[in-house]
Amino acid sequence: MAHVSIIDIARLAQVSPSTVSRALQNHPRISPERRAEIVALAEQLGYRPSQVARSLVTGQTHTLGVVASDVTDPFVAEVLKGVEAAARRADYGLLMAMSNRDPAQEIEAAAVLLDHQVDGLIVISSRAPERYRHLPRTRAHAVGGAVPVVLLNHDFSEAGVYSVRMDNAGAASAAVTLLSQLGHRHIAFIAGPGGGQSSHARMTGYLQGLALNHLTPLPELILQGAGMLEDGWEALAALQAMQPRPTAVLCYNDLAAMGLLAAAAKAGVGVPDALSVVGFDNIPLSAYTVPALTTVEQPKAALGQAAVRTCLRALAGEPAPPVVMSGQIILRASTGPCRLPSAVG
Amino acid sequence: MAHVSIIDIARLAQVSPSTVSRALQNHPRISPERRAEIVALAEQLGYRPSQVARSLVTGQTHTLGVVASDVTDPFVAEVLKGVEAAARRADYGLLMAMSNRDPAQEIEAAAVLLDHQVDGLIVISSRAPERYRHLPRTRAHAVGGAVPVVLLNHDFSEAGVYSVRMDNAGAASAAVTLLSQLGHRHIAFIAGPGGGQSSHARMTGYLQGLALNHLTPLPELILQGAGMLEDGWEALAALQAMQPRPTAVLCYNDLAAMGLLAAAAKAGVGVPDALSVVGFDNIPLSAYTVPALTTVEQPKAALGQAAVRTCLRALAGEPAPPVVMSGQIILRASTGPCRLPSAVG
DNA sequence: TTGTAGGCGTTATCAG
DNA sequence: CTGATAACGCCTACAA
Repeated sequence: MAHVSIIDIARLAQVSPSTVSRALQNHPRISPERRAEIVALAEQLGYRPSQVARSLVTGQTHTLGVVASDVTDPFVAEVLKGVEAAARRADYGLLMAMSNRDPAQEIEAAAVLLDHQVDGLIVISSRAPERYRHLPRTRAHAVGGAVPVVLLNHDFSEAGVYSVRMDNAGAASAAVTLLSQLGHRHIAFIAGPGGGQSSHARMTGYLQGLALNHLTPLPELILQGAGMLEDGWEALAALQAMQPRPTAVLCYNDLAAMGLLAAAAKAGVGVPDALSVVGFDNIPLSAYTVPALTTVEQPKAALGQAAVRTCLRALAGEPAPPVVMSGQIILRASTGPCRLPSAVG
Repeated sequence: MAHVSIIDIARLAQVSPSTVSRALQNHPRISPERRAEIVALAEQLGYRPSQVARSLVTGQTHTLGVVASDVTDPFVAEVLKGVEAAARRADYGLLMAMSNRDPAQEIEAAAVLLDHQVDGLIVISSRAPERYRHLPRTRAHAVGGAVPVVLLNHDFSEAGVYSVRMDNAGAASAAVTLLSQLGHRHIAFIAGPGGGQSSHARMTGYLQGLALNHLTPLPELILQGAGMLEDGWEALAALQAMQPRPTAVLCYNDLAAMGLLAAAAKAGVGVPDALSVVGFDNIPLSAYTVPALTTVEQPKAALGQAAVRTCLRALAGEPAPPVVMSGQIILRASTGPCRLPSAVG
């Protein structure tokens, strides 16, 4: 009994395999009693249709591919959770691969998933969006067009490439405005990984925010980073050495902010008294730091769900316009009024 | 040109499809020049073999299924990362599903993965191990035996069910010994989710540790929890109300410990002076709390890799004995000598 | 309403 | 070494 097939059922029910096939997929043209009989028999025999065989003939695997930069990043994990939930609700399987933040690995992973004939591809935080243009993604069967690719957290208009992201610039700008309203004049920025759209957009938003609040952007107040704990940790020394000395910092993400918080605590730099810190993402842990982190909430699960929805829509041939969600500032204890007289005007 | 197939190549190369197939899979019986010619042609045409068709005939999908309790848990994410890396190295795809810590969802997810004909199944932190016994996991082709199931973080001896885990009891016991050596006599324990093996084992280890150090186990020093931030946060009040008042706490995991740390900071309870805290898992963030968390390192990525290795071994028909790895205490700043005179003897 | 036949893209078993 | 031929399990015209 190496797996019961549609033929076994047909034999037992004394009908043809096609009848069984039809009965099992609620085909309209079949008599109710036959269907009932067959369905019951299938159930009783523990029949499970072979997705593989089905895929071969239909040209669809009912599977979505996800390539994530790094599940270990809480933001990515939350998004992935949203993707998984949505995919499952739609009865889609999820083939997962990790890019480890490396463009080459990302494309390689995407190619592998495509080889497994995923019906659609979702890429979380792409670093090589332009390469999807030339990635061969024709489908075996000429079911529809090419395999749709949804870029989560990236912009890229191209046929068959869809986009779901947050308004990073707007949110970063709002964060700067918050700090400005608290009286901060020298606001530093710890940037994110080069190549990422969110990184670029947050930087842009930071600059827009400064402009909006009539603050002069100073290149020396911008630090490089990669969105990791270590970045924030190492940033403290640099921040303290800056002229003018910043009284507030906007971080690329919560991870960097948490690293900074830890360094500040160790160095005895009071937060928020001596330094206000703002993160980005609102990962669960950000509510449990000391002091609790002021941050920008991203609708992480919703982003994941939207990506799946967009993908399925594209698959159905429906229009799937870019999705842009907006963030929201979560005010907690790591920000406060500027206590230091600013060195400059 | 909806996907170039082996037949297209055959036509162009003026050979039979079988020859092409052989050329492409390094079959011994084929002339070198033919192979070279065909391989070149395939390359040039951008041929990608259909995994689906291949699977249908070979009965193997070259895909592993993983069901994880919750990617959002940093421990799980790290393990998953290890699994992914190992699977990729072995050229296996990864079909992922989440159980959300729910036995019913776990089994349902496993069944879905099995329907997609994964070659093996890895379950991270199972809550329903006994149900794998009756899960139908015969393979379509009678390639080998049943689909192997690897339980990561769970014990369960059953044919076709393998196990990879950490020595939770030993590590928990060692943590208690550490605290005892620091002079603590009243050590509380915040337990993990019921149903999990790791939870049970850590509790056991906690009790063993007490016995080993001649400390009396007091039921009132044990708090329930589920391995979440909130558990630690809410535990503080309970800890302070305890008689005798504990001077140290061992937590089921780092998440609970971090919640506790946050609560202690808010309540003005000094750590480690008034309360020593030990976590479990050594998630990356645990090094960046204030104070930095003393914890038990788990070889997370190694556990994931071992699970894949075990799975592939089982697949190859080789023996795959249970794997038990040991933890190691990471001493940081959240633990210190007992400063309070103990109320009891 | 039901059965028959062909095919999805590959691999594998035979002959040549 | 190479070429027919038959599966693999299922779906789907087309025919009855």
